[in-house]
Amino acid sequence: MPAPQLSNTAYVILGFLDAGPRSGYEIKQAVDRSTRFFWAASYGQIYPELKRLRDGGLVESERDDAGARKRAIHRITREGRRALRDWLAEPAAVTELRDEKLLKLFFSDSAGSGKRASSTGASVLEARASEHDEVAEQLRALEPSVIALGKPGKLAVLRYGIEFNEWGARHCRNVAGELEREREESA
Amino acid sequence: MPAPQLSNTAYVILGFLDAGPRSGYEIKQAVDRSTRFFWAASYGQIYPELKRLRDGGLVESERDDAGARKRAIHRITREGRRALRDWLAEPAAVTELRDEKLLKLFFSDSAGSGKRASSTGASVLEARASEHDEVAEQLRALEPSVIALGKPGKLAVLRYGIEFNEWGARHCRNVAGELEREREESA
DNA sequence: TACGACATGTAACCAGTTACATGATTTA
DNA sequence: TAAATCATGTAACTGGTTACATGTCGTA
Repeated sequence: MPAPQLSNTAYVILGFLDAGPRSGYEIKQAVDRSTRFFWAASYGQIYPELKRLRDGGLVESERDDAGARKRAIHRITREGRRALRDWLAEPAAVTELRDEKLLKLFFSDSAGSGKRASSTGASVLEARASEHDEVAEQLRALEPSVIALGKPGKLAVLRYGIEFNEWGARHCRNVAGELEREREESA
Repeated sequence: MPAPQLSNTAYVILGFLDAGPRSGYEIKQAVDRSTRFFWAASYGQIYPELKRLRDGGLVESERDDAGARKRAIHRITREGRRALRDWLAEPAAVTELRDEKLLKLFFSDSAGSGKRASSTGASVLEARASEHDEVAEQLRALEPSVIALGKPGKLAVLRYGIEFNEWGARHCRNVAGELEREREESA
């Protein structure tokens, strides 16, 4: 039978389970430490998704009440592994962005007078720069452990994130500066 | 009364209407020529959203059956303008990404043997590089008309898009090259 | 003993896409 | 005359978040 088409979040779960059996809670922790920078997932997605994967035979679950706490641990099956590999081999969909800060910057021209507009634009750019800084810092903190892992894909994603955010912070501050100068000149 | 909280797409509509009255169809065209690179919108969103804005008094609509085709044109009200300005003054939400290609790159380590994994990773990076190239090209094509507009916010967004995509294409090809070399060395 | 972390799940809601449905007008 | 473009809308669905509900265990 053809695999029922899965959401990307289902593949995130399969991806983490491919590295070893885990509880739903642990999957969520793994997401929060890694993919959340480019693919977040909430419990409200993970648990129902785990159930669907189980129903589809891509994951097996067993109770683990031996430890201090009772929980279920989930294990990827051969079909699950096949589904993961097939998904990896398929080309990814076109990347769609939804960036509220760019939206505000785009419409900042409507914020009022020329001076008001350019200061609105500059403050959006400054907010974006700070955000880029913060994310870059969080990602840099992860670098040593990811290097230690020795997983080239994971390191490549991390580097993309770090360098993108460093570029973004620089770029936004440059453009914000230009906008400020324009405002001063027109004053 | 406090404005009922609006979706970002509602503000996109208000933003375009702030530049002059338009039909729903024309709003969709405007989106497709500009914001779609960072905020897309479908008819299935635009028309119901226009109705909500009308119900909330932020937009007024009138029939325009004078032209060749019958249509409704929508006009932003004073309250609509106020809502737009208030939204612009508020800080934007934290930017959330959902990037399927980064997800595949992240899990490419699970694609099979070391060689299979790094070639999967490299092909995802090549796909991402091509995508960056294409978007950069589309954005560069818009540059002259946006410069002519003389709207600094719109130009700032465009430059962000162009330079980000140029950076992205370069970066992805560099990293893909490194991955390929690693694979050759380990062969 | 209370707080934080572990642990699992559901229900209501929200934003958005896709497919469907309809029909007029312009252009090749 | 057929196809593209103009034009408006709805319904079904999807993927996701948030809030709720419940309970345990370790520790300060």
